[in-house]
Amino acid sequence: MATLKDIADKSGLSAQSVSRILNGQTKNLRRDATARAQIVLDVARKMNYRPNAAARSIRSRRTHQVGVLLRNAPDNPLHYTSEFEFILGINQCLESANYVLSVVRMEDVPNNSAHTSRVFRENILDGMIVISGIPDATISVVKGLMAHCVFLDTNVWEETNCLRRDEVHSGRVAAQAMVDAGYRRLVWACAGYIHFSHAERFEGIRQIANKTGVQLDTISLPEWMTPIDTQTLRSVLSPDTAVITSEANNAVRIVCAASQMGLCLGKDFSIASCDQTHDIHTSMPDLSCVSYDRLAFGRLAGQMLLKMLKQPDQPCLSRRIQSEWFHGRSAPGPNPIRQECAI
Amino acid sequence: MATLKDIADKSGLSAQSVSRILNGQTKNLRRDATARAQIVLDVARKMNYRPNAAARSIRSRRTHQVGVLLRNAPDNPLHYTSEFEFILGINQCLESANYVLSVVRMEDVPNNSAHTSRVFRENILDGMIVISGIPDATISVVKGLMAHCVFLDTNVWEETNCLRRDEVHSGRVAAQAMVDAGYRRLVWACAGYIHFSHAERFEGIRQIANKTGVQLDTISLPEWMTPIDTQTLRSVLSPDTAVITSEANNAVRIVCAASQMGLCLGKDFSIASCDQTHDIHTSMPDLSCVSYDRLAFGRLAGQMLLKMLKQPDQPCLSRRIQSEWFHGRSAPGPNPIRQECAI
DNA sequence: ATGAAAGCGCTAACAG
DNA sequence: CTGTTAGCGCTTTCAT
Repeated sequence: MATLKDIADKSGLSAQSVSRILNGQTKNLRRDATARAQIVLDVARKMNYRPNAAARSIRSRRTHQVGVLLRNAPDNPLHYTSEFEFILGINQCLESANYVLSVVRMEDVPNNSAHTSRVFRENILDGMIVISGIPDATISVVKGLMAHCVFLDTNVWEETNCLRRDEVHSGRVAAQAMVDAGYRRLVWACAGYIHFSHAERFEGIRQIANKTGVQLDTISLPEWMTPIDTQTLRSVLSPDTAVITSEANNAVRIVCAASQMGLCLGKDFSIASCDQTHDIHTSMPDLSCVSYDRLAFGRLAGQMLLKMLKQPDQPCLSRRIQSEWFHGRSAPGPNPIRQECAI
Repeated sequence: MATLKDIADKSGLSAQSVSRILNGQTKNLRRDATARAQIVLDVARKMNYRPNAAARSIRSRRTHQVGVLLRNAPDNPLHYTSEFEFILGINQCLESANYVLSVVRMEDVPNNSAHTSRVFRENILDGMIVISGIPDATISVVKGLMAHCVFLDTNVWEETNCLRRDEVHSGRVAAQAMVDAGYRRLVWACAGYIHFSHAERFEGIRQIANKTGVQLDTISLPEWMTPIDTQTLRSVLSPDTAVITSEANNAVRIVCAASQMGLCLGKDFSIASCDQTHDIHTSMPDLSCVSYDRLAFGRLAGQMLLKMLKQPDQPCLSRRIQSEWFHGRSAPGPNPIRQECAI
């Protein structure tokens, strides 16, 4: 743990000079100065010098660290794996701007300080990106604690600082694709989530169903690892019906369950999803879905936060972004020949 | 951003006393002192005081921050989603010990400082947990840069500081379960990864195949989103064969591909996995597999690091842990009646 | 171009 | 029990 002073002693200069040299604040040096600078650089490298970030931040009044807040309660330990894609995207953006990203899990409202991350009890972060379904009560606490927040894909929607996908649009796109493929019956399959996206997606599907006059039914999927009820599933899956799931993992879940029931994808039933994750895309590259590049969204959120930190007085307008249809092979259309085969 | 001094001025005490009161270093107070302490606490709360972590760490010579290093190269942006489970487990452990966890992505060897996280260029972290398949060259650089490292599920295996699953055992367990179920032919399905676990798992399966005399074949799966070759798959899937995948997502991949080929799980083919993730478990709760609680492993890694930080002189012995068989319904046995149905 | 001094926020060590 | 002093590592004045 060499310090500036160590290097100064070794190279016969003062700490400030060493600091200046190492920070490159030396434009046009005279020849002898250049030589000395080189010595300092060598000494620093030899001593394995790295500046102390704490000392720096105490002066600059910036920690150059931001947090990402995610929900990881005991009742819900891991489900939102898609959060990881956001995190990687955020980090891609922030790391290249020399920021460090810390993960903050949220189990409870941070009133109960004992069970709360230190980032809420001390000044550690310059800002925070909130993702996933954090409860409203928690949100307001976080807002009070963090001067600069970006809300990415959360239930919070205000004029500024929020970033969301247009999920009504996602629902419309998926439903329209199914109608275009010739399906006359849609089934909305969703678990009882509290995330805004699910209601919006269903609304989009409803709009298309109303407009085109196709039938729209609903099944609700059990949460977590509860197996899907076989009877319910059998009553819904048919060659001329397109099941639309809110999330991609539920599409996989249905395909696997159906497979065990002797029903095959594209022949006995069809499926599409309003959402997609990279992981599911590797497992089921053929899934027709409204694609969702969370990596890109994460980067965008990072840029929003950086802008806020750079210009704290400028309001940063919220953005709602539309995503596109990915045409897979999981809903090839209600082919009558296929129907015969299935009987 | 109130400071100690602000509170001291407001409450008529010195910064030092305020510090002591806020840090609870006041055992048996006289009555008048207790009253004053209460005032200070009130003032602090009113002023929304939070200590400056940088100033603290500059004194204590500890940042109380650790990093988790993961591979997230452009050619491999998101695949190892299972890393997220590790991260959450690590964070569960560290957060409760008042440590902050930062995410560090690794794209290149940190010789090229321009593309490297700031955590390698400044003193920010007390230690680091390395997960996933970081290249050897990078590992040695990281070791030089970080005084305290724990290697979790990496290719690094040394006497100390490493944590791994016994993957040979995983292979044996999966293969034995398939043999016990009555299968006379096993097929090892794996993509060409460079992670140690895949070779070890195959070794375990080979051992059981040798011992029991069952046939063992191999197919290699394409990486990423390249579709699995239909012909290859059809030649391998049969009612009396158990496919064993190295990773759970490849099991799902095969089930989905097979479904589109008109082949049903448990009837036309059987499958098991040497590995499992929480996410896949929600998608396919019936998958027979060697279960892997990455959350618990992450917590364990966190504990290892905390121990190292607390007792830097004591060596922390590496640990290799065995996991157990989860009996799902994806490999019910080569039922001859089922075989007839399939023909 | 370089150095001396001061100070960021906090706490250990001492003195009162 | 409280206040003063000093110093952690660094950078920003301001002289030289």
